[in-house]
Amino acid sequence: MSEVSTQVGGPVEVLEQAFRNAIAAALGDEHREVDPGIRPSQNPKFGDYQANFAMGLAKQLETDPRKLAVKVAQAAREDLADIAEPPEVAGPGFINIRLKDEALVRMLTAMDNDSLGVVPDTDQHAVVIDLCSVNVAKQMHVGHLRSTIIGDALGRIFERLGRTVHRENHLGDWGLPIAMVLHHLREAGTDLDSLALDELDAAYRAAQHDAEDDPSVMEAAKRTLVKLQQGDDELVGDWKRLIECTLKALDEALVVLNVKLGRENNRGESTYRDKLPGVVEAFRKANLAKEDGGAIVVAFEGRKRPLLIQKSDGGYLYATTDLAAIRFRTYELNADRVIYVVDARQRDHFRDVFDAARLIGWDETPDGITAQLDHIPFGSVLGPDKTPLKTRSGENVTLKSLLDEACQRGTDEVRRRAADPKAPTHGLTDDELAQIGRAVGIGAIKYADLSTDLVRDYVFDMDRMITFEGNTGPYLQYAHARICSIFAKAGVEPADVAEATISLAESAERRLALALLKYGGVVVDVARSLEPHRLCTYLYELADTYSTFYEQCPVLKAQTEALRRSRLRLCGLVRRVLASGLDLLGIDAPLRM
RNA sequence: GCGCCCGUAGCUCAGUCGGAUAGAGCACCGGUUUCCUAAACCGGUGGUCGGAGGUUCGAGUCCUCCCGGGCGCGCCA
Repeated sequence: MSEVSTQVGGPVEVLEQAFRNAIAAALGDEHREVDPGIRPSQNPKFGDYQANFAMGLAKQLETDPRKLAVKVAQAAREDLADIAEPPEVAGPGFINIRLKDEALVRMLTAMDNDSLGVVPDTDQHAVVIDLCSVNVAKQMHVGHLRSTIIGDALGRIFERLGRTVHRENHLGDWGLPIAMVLHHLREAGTDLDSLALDELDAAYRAAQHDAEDDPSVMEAAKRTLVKLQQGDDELVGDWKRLIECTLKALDEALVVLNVKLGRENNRGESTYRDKLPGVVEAFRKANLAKEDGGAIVVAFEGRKRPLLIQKSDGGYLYATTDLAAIRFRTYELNADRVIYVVDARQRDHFRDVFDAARLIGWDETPDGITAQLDHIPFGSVLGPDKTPLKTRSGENVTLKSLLDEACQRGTDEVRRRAADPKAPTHGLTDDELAQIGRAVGIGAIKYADLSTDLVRDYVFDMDRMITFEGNTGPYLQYAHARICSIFAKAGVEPADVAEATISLAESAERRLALALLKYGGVVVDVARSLEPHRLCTYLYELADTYSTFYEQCPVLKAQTEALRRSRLRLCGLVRRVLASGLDLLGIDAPLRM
């Protein structure tokens, strides 16, 4: 048994290790760090995997790529003997690798536990995810929905990798706009304890409007802000009641959305209010800030506009707050990765804030690691007319109305199918159907949000996202539920086939095995790239591969009992990877639908 | 005016740090099938990858310019 084949990990890890060894053996130890470029082959005639390093490396060494590839392939043969056929060199220097069935079976068996092949990250630092970030004086809208869904999914992915995740809801609960609406409500004598969210929203807009029209209103709002900042008891009490109004509505939305986010995650802008003078002071001391037209700014080389961190009237800005937050997150929370899930319009802002933090060294953890600061600039949600989603009356679509519609549409779908006497959901109670319907509707929205490149705008089309065909949430939920149904029909518990010997004689079985073995690598890749749509694409391909398998390979009517058990075990693995992957996306996988 | 992002099939989108003949789903056309199955299946039509140069053994992917669309541009957040 060679050194390589006893190691844990999927095919990519095993092949990478083997080729690193082979490159070092064939070309010298100084080339041990060369990336072997292991990729799944696009075309089955090129094997299961290929190693693509030879062309680039040959150029660097000014040698012939084919000869180099042959040399390394020869050196790899011994290490690969247990897991692959002898590698073949093709084209300009591709090395094609076909894995042995026994090796696939060994690796499948190794992943058949709670890990499903996901290898934990050894990094002990925390990950901070800045998400949701609702403004406490306004109605929540679809932008917050995206931020929350994406942030929660990323949080789940890092948690699966064993990382400590801090979901930070950086509430917009401070600053002049809050003071303006507070002033407005107090002037109007509104009862803040019975205030409803849409009243608050109306008041917010009225306050903005009044202040624009009348400078004296603006002055009064500014005085209110000063008093609030000074900790005036009565005002602070009203401020808290105002926040409570929004938080109650937020709580409800978060429950329906099924995200791991609650009041314990709230750390609004106001949290950092006492730190702001210190931020400006620190930048001045470090000689990184200067006065400019009465304001204090941080300038960047080669950039026209500086970052403003203090106004000429002495007030602070959201950049100041964000800098304080970064410092808290790296120093206090010990995060070496801070991820901001905030829409793309704030790109320039975060670029400047991150650069400022780097200039002063606040991107460092207490043990001296440089933290990675990432902004995920997601695109807008558009209506059918390709402009930002609005209602027919031109209002912004509220988060609540969107979630209500999703639940309704999901429930309609589930009810329609349950009407069929052959359907496993036939005869379920209304409550049960509604519960499944909610999972389908919310799953549809979340999947639509997560399944395309995040930076692109996307058109909100409930008809398309709710269908059971194509790359949709309901399709994956359905694929999962059907596998559950097979076990129910067989009268077999997954545990009954946990020890079954896996057979991969059929090509469809083999393709399914290769697809299953990719799961662990995909999860790691998504954590690295912060692109959840890669997980979606993977799950869809897995479901598609499974569909072909199920079409071509009889499971319950397999020719032998051993084959039946083998295929049931494969079904069980697919079911668990689908459920696991959907869970990482924050999507429920009902047993029936 | 300056800056950033996006542009792939009729539509919605993938495309791995530059790798072999650019892929799915929907729609459309043709065929097969009534099954272990709660999704039918197989095949086909459809592309100057916005355009033009460049780098490279190799470019949808990297560089430059242009076109089109979106967004942003110090004392709001």
